[in-house]
Parts: sequence; C-alpha cells; structure tokens
Amino acid sequence: MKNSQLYKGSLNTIIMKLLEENGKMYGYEITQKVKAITQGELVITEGALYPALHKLEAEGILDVEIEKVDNRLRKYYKLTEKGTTETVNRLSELEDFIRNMQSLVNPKLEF
Amino acid sequence: MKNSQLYKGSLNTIIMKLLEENGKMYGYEITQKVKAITQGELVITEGALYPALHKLEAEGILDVEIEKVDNRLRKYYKLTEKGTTETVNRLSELEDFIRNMQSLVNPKLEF
DNA sequence: AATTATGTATAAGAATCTTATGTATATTTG
DNA sequence: CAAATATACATAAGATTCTTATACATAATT
Repeated sequence: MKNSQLYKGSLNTIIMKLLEENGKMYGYEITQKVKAITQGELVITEGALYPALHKLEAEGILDVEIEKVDNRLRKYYKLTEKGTTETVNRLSELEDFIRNMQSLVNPKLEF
Repeated sequence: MKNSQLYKGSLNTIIMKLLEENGKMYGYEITQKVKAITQGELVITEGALYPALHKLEAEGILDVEIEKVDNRLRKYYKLTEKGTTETVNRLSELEDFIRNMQSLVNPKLEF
C-alpha cells in the first residue's frame, strides 16, 4: 500500500473480501481491482501483496491454483472453507472498527 | 490496542482528534476516554500509547505540561499549532480511508 | 528500439503494536 | 488492616505489517 498508515492491517481483510466476492483472483488482478474501486487512492504494492497471499495460504485461508495464460504465469487464489468462515469474522471486525472510529472522530452523531 | 489488526496505524489519529476536542489530556485519561467511547471495544495499551505520545511530541505535534495531582504525576498533552494543522489532514485521511474501505467491502452501495 | 504493462517473488529496513516488566501512590474491598 | 485494584508513567524485546528496492520474464505499445 502506498498511502496513509491507516491502511496498515487492512490488507488481509481486503483480499479476503474480494475473493469472497469474485470466487478466484490472481495477485496482479487484486491490485488492479483495488486501484479501480478506490479510484487510484489505494495502491497495493507487490512487496505487501505477495507475502500476504503466501501467509494466508500457509494459514489455510486460501487455496492456490496455477494457470498459464498467454505464456505468462498466473496464481489464482480462492478462499478455503476455513477462509470463508474467517472472512465473515473479518468483515464483522471491520464493521466494528469503522463504527468505533466514527464514534471517536464524530462524537456528536449516534451509531 | 488489544484488538484486531485493523486499528494498527490509527492510534495517532485517535490521540490527535481527542486532543483537538478536549484541549488537553494526559495519557491515562486518553486510554479511559477511548475505552468509554467504544464501550470497551478498543483498549489502548501503555506499550502503544506512551511511545506514540513521545514520538508526536518529538515531531512537534504535541506539547507537554507536567502537573502533580494528589501526589501523582500527570503529563498533560495538547496540540501545537503544527499539530492542529496536521490533525485536519489526518481526519481527512481517515474519512478517505473509511470511504474506500466501505467501497471495497460494500460494493453495492454508492459513496 | 525502448518503454510500459502484465505477472510473480524476495530481502533489508522502517514503523507500529503486543507482551512483559518496572516503579510509585491512592483507593477500594474483603 | 491487608490485599487487590485503580491511577499514572515508562521501557525493552519481539512480532507483524508494510515500504522500498531489486530481480526475472513475457506481451504490448510507443
């Protein structure tokens, strides 16, 4: 990520949510999707992405499947069963996080 | 913080916003305030808080003022002029961050 | 022909946080 | 009244996550 420190810690959640939504994706595709959705505001660097994908795979959250397209390598990732369950938790945590942050910075509104 | 990884990177913003709102606060007070506002969901640990306060002070974001209350030490922190300016930026970044995260996890809604 | 885009990968270092520990006084509880 | 909890600050070792830089390779564009 090439942004404010705030994104620190959110990469795994982003990856998992995108995979939940799209079934399977490869690394480069994830970076492009995130860039598109955030209108260029959030740029995920390879140095952050690939280690994160490898770790999620090692933890049994993701499965990998290699394909060769146009003579180029692609590693498609998808959620395992465990990963799908874990994604629900992560998204719930994200909702709590956002709600808490809004309470902190916007104490006049009710949440 | 004693929570999900998501809070990583948000501590400085939280501190600065609370100081902007309350004028001056001491460390322990900040932890209690955050706990109260988030209904116990976000607990800031001393190991995270004090180094963060010292760093913000070293960066010229915060000023410190020592008081002795009930024979116990208190270090009151407040925003410097630079800190006040910087807080506006941080809060703007936080808004962008929240908006982007919502776009990513809730792609059906418009933002 | 050179640059950009596509595609994955790792390694050194920075930044932030967790966990554990330390010191000290005041208040509450059993 | 002794013990536990609350108040108050601090640091150090280690974990985690990310940045920055580098590496390799093919395809497409300028």
